[in-house]
Amino acid sequence: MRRDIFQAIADPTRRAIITLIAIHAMTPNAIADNFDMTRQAVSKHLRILTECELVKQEYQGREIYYSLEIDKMKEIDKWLEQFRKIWETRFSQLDKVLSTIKKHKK
Amino acid sequence: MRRDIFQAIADPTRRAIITLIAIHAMTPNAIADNFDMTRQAVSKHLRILTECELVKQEYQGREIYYSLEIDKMKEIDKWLEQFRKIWETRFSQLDKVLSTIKKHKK
DNA sequence: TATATTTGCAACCGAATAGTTTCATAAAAA
DNA sequence: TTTTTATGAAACTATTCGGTTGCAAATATA
Repeated sequence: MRRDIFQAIADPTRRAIITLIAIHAMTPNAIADNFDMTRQAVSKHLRILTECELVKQEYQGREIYYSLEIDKMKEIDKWLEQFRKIWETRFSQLDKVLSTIKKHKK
Repeated sequence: MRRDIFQAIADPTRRAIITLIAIHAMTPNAIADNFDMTRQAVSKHLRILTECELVKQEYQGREIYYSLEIDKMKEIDKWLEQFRKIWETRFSQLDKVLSTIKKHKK
């Protein structure tokens, strides 16, 4: 199964997991406590997040701590870059229009 | 069908469509020319993009011009904000460490 | 008017998705 | 040692997804 970061964040549960573990590492059981579904279902989401390297595991006895691989999140930011350029250009164009109106009022 | 922007950008074809029409509005036929699938398949993607308001239509005779609703893209940026805070903090911490090393070298 | 073009929609299909229940394994605690 | 706890994996299921083909409607052109 080819995993992709955009596919990973498509699911609302996975987005919530990402937000949860962004602050500090958590075990699967602790994560699952926050959702209205079985521990196994959450475990499957964690597997998907791990497969696309959005999440890393740290073994501690029989417990596994999951935490966010923040650098991977930058890939989304990188994709957004092209559109950010567009909306910033449009904003500056609007800015120009506004200052032109101001000048005319003067 | 509840449509969501994160689900919309999960598909690679839809991401490519978004990039295509970001520059200028295009008709479904013109868009479909860029992909190795039927016009109808592309049309379905356009419907999904329209449903979640990522794309707007402009009727011109029997042709329909599709263009990107750039403001909607900002929603992704908004969600990323929380993580950007984290990676910027980590970066500034790294920065501190580096400047400390520099000082010690002096 | 007759024909061609642009488009969306419906029906269908195989694969993927997101959940479930059940089971296996390894570590910790009794 | 026996039992409890933490975890992942496998098998199953209903639903969704992403594509297809075929059709209908509206506009443009001959």
